[in-house]
Amino acid sequence: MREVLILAHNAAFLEDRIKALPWSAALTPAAAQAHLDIGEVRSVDRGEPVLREGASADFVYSIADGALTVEKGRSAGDTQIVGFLFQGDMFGVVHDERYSYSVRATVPCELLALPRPAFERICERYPSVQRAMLQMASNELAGAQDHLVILGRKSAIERVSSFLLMLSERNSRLGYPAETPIWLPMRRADIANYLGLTLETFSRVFTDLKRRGVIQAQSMRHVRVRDVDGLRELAEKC
Amino acid sequence: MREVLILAHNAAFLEDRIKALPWSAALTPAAAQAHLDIGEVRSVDRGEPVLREGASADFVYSIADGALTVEKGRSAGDTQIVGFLFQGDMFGVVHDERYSYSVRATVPCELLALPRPAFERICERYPSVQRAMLQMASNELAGAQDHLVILGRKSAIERVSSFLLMLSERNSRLGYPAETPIWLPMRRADIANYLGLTLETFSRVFTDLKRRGVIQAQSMRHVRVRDVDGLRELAEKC
DNA sequence: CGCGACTTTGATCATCATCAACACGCGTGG
DNA sequence: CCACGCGTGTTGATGATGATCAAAGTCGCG
Repeated sequence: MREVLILAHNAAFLEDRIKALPWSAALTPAAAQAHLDIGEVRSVDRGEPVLREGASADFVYSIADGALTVEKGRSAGDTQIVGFLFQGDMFGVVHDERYSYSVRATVPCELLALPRPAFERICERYPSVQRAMLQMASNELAGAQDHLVILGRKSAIERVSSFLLMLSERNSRLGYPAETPIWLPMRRADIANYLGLTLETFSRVFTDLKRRGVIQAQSMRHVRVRDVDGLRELAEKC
Repeated sequence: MREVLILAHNAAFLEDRIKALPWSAALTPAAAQAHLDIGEVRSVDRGEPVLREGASADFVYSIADGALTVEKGRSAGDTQIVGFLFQGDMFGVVHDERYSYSVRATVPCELLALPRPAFERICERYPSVQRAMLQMASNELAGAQDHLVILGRKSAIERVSSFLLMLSERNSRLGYPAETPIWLPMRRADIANYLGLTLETFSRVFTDLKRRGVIQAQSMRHVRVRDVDGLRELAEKC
């Protein structure tokens, strides 16, 4: 962790990360370089908000490093976390005038902020980027709907299992070996909130999963899935 | 209702409805006419599915008349309703290859089905339509996130109140006078499902709201909101 | 080593789900 | 036109799941 933090301030490292962003692939190298010039790198401390629901949507962001929460306000202090964002994700794209949610860093983050006008010029110029954006929108929507299923129809243990499974599948999608532990950069309270539970309930279910041997805690923020099929079983019906 | 049904089969009436669809405004009259020629009008009976989750996304639909549910499957027979659609809404737009949800008619519906290739040609040709689509995507996403807040953080009475408020605000947005009763074309079970409740709990809360005088049932499927502020109060915090 | 933030565990309680019976409305057929 | 029956909605009694309140235990960092 500390190592990553130090490296994040190394320009060459950051540039690599940025060039590895998914939509960069849709551009020519020259165009990608142009964005690096236009875009502004922004460092955000843990707990700090990046953008706020209702504010004018002036920038789109790409995550070079770190993890963030997407939250939707209710009355002050009482928000629902509607998603987590990790390295390589973008946010602030699918909006009109104003942001419809807030985004906050759960660990120190390195972001690339692109002014929206510049971003839109790029969209117009590169149809492949445009298409990638629509793709993103559809993914985001599908993700939100999966989340709705979790909140609407699942029991506590199903919710926690689904969540861990989701992160585990993300790991595989990124090509990490199956033993790679899941990284949980967010606090228990945030996970519980995301799952529509209290942190106590989450904690109880979590230790229950450990007792059953389905998962194994490496440390507070790292979990290994020992029995994916068992987890899938628990996530589906129970 | 019966009156509408008969009228719906009247070609002139249907054409009017279709021309009143929101994205038609983004087109020249000639172009709008072209769609009517390309598009296929489809009648769907109550309870019948229009499209199924996972099926190839070959058409986009506009609703000329009726009301439908959007559902997301879990194990067979157990689905979460993630939204309701009414006259003027579109669906099937924000997807890649395959639909990510199923859509089913709750009352007899008249739809305009547009083959996706034709639709995409229109998008390319009319930037205003393209922009309208992005707008739609962002609205849909914002709607899903509001729904997440309901399911994640609200009590039964808050959920029901929010739901009624939503429909009431839709009425105002469409320019109907404040006394216009809300139309609830869907069954109680569907509403309850949408709200993450059982139909019994919904029913109880609903009668409670009637007893309090916040709402007044005109008939089984029509409710008048007597006290919008009271409803808003109940929806927000409790 | 000690402090504060975060997490786990425990005991009790409220909300909502479940199971079950009853009522209503609507269409059909006598 | 009324009677019957089914689909749908309401109401009631009970119980389970998860929330709340409270206290003890860890982790990580100075």
